[in-house]
Amino acid sequence: MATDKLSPQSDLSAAPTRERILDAALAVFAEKGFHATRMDEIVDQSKTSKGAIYFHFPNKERLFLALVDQFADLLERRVEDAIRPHPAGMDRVRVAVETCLDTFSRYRRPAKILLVQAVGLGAAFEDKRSDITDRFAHMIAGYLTEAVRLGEIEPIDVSVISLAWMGAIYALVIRWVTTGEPAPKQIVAALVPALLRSVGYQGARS
Amino acid sequence: MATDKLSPQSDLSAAPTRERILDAALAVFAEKGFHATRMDEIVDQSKTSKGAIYFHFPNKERLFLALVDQFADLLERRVEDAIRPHPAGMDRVRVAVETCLDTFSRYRRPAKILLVQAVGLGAAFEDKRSDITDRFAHMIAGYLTEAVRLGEIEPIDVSVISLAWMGAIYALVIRWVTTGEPAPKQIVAALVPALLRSVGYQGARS
DNA sequence: ACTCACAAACCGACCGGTCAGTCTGTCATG
DNA sequence: CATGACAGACTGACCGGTCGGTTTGTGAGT
Repeated sequence: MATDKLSPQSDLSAAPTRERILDAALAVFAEKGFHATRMDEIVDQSKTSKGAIYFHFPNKERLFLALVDQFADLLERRVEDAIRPHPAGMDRVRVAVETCLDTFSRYRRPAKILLVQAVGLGAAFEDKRSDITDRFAHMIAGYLTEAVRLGEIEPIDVSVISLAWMGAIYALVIRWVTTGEPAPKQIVAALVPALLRSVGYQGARS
Repeated sequence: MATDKLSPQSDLSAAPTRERILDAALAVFAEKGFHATRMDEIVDQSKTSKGAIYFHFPNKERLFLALVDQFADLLERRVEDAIRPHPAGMDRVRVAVETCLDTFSRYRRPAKILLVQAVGLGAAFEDKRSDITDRFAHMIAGYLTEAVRLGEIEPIDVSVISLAWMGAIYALVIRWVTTGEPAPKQIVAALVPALLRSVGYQGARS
């Protein structure tokens, strides 16, 4: 079995303490949100102790942010890896969006933490969140600009469009994360062509 | 001067207590979020008292939700009014989106409360939020379905597309509400044509 | 191969500040 | 003098964080 730290089903009952804490925190934060989560619940769920948690993390906020960071890094890595073999232009744009959606659907609880539970928590959290969103929006914006330069699509306001795309993706993922619908497959099938059409790209396959 | 309860600049210093409380709550909640807001701050800002607040509202949560409801109703009313004179089809879709964006930009603080501060607060809040989002998504979905029936656009997955549109709109509004950019004008100019193109509608004017 | 010294990792009872909500009172009005 | 509309001092549950203490790991010295 893979021991990927974020793997949804990996067995952590005998894992090192720090991992057990992160895993428990992931579960509880994802379900209840930051404020409704009691440190004692993480203690119980992780089968560790208050002391262990505060040995590995300075406070509740940092524990939460550790989860967000961990997922943001994973997401970025996956997208970059997926894009590398593809040539510049709309092909990369498509792969980036698809990989993003795929990653969210594979890591449901981290996605929920990033997209839902990390919102409205004040400046410290919002900074991190907008930072992550921005990184991806800029990435998309970069590829779109490239596509414009290559003449694959007409000139557009890439800063607005890339943010709009992120919002569209987020909204669907949030819905799926919260309610289980629509299925990721359905999301990709309907959303990707629509996004590509929105910038006037005709290369979308049926 | 108009005495619209939500009007951003109306003078409430001599208004009835309940209005003063709502106005103060709007300001503080919008800036600090639900959890970081202390009831005492609303007391100070509203120039009333703890007793007055708890006379008019049963608890903090209901006070917050009152603001959300108030704005949701306003939003719905404005969109319906704007649409009425327009014929069925993509024209209505366009007007609905434009009015939505216009309303968010006119009522910045309520928009921030609904789109940012009401997220990640747990079931009670999330229900209300998704309820509101759904109402609009369904509205959009209805108009889109109508447009498909009229042959103005090709058949699409309206449930996914309408949610995606809401997400795109929200993302831009959230950005503007948080950072002041991009300007509402720029948002409308870039976003509306993109949304219409995303469903293959060619009638978007330059 | 067995101490001993030291440190890192871990435990969990307890503390103490915070803040939503209560309660007793005041006062104007009919 | 009753009632609605407020004022504001007060309370107590709650929970993040602390801290003295225990266990486990490491390795040097003999």
